[in-house]
Amino acid sequence: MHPYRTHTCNDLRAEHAGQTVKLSGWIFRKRDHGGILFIDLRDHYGQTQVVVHPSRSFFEELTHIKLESVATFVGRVTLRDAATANPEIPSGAVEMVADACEVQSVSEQTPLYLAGEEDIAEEVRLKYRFLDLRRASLHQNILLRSQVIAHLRRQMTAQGFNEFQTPILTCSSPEGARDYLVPSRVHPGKFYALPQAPQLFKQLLMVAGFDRYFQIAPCFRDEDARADRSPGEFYQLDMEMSFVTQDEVFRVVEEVLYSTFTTFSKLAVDAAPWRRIPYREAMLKYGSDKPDLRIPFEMCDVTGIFRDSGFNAFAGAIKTGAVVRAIPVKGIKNQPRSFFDKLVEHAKSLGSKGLAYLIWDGDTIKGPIQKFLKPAELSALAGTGSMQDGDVMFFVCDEPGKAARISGDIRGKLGRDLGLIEKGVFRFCWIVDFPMYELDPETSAVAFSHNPFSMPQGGMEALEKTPPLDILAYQYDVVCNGVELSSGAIRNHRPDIMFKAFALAGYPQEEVEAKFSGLLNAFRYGAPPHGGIAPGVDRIVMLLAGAENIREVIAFPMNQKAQDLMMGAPSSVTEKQLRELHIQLRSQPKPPPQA
RNA sequence: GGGGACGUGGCGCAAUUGGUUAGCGCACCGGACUGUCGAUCCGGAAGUUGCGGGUUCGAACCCCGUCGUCCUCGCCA
Repeated sequence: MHPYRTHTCNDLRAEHAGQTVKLSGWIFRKRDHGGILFIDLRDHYGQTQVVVHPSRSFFEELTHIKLESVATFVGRVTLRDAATANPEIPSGAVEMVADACEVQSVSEQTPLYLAGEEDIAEEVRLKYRFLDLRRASLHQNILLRSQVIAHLRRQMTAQGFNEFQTPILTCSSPEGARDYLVPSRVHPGKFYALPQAPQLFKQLLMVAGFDRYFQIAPCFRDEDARADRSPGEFYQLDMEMSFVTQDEVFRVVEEVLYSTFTTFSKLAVDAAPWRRIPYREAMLKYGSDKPDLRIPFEMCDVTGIFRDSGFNAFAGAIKTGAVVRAIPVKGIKNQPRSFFDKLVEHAKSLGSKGLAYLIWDGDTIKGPIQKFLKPAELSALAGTGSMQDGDVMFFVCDEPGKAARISGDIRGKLGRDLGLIEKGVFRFCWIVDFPMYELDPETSAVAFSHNPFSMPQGGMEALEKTPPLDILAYQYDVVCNGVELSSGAIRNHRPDIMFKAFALAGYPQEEVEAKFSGLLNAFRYGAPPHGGIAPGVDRIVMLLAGAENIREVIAFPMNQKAQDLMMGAPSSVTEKQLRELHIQLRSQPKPPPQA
């Protein structure tokens, strides 16, 4: 007989009755009746009830053993009668009556109780992650992640992609987020950087002629955390293709993501092709470049209606460049006054001067700003938002960027607070036609708005003839339920167009040459037109798991301050290590807090 | 760096808003119990209310500072 087990804790069924088997696992729960002891033995696969009679030599030891100890049992599989069977668990038709027991490993009292369902402070969960990972929900999430990644690999391979590895120690990139740096021992004063993404390497693989690249790629960015953004590292399904148009990239991603979401979720998934929303339309209708299409109302611009109105707070602001965005919501006229007051306060906390609204009530229109508006203006608003009895229209007036941000936030809050978010669906869309340039709000100079290496739509001709702020890029995002799943672009593979694009943003050719010599060099020896995208694996799994927080789908995440509470990273290093790396600290680290 | 919420035995929460010895559930320890499956019943131990200072006859509660966690803005080409 195997030293540890003949079956897992989820194998035994009625047909095994009468067999002598061996099981190993964790002691999940105990029910001690004095004259009989029930143990729920748990492993990765499930759980099985083990019955221990007091005549057994190990009975006394087991009545006192701590939960989460690991033990091996030998015993006979016994059919449970109708009264004692447990239909709640798959192995509930049978139980094992123990004849022998070997304790493999005793547990101390665990700092979190694994058999309960109470919330546990995240600090404790992270410090004892190996225990938290035993709990069913997190255990299943990590398993789901494993299966999703295996599925992504199969999908990509089936579509003719090859998987590559790219360096983890590379060089610091001048654009983008802050880098994680690694000091060089051999080269005093020089540093490697962990890649923010394998962007340059995958483009170089295209130049090398590999045609279709993918990688489940670790990406490292030294940025502050969010609920959907783990600090330190995250994973992307990174892909790149040669000789493709934007539409071909879309088809690949639609096929892979549709297959993944329908395979691993029971929710409805938008069929391809997904809606394409130009960036400017998204900012107007949703106030965001990652709109949640489950919310059943969209914003509209009503600047023209307020421009010459008697509502001076808006009319005056419009003269200095402000716009007015309206948020029409159906059937909420009976919300209490406090609802509207709280929403006004919320708008102010976002930096808005206020939040105006009108309520359509029967034949009349009510609300704080009604008295400032002429009947023609009111009816124009009613027409714009198709307003009917019971509907309410909110108004945000500010400079365009701020108006979009504030109205977009309020749209989301209304959707959540009123329970209007469509349930049980994954709503996908593409955000396309990102502007190549925008005005730097501080210097008013033309600057890249997103990725400087994207191909401008219209190529060199557009750069030469179109006003910079009107030039669009072949750049695109995939958005699902308000979560940005990935960002990609058709790349600029032509040095001449690249120099021109950078020149418009104020970079002289010598500087571009100095900063991006590796890529430019490669493009001088015959570069194929190419493009790609990189869906975020963590966010995909988070959506599929229905998790509110990305740490729920990462086995060993760091906390918000980028610390690993279990391993104690980051940590101090010895003076000897620092000396070898030619590093002298500028200031002494603070002593650890007493708390 | 800014804003918000929170911090009470191992874990999750409470304490009539400044008033007796800081309670409850789970876990833990001891006992009882031969069919439970979140077993039940009886008993017990376990707290410098994150830390430091202040106000007060009296502070978990109010004030100041500080540390920590999460959410968020900035940031994320």
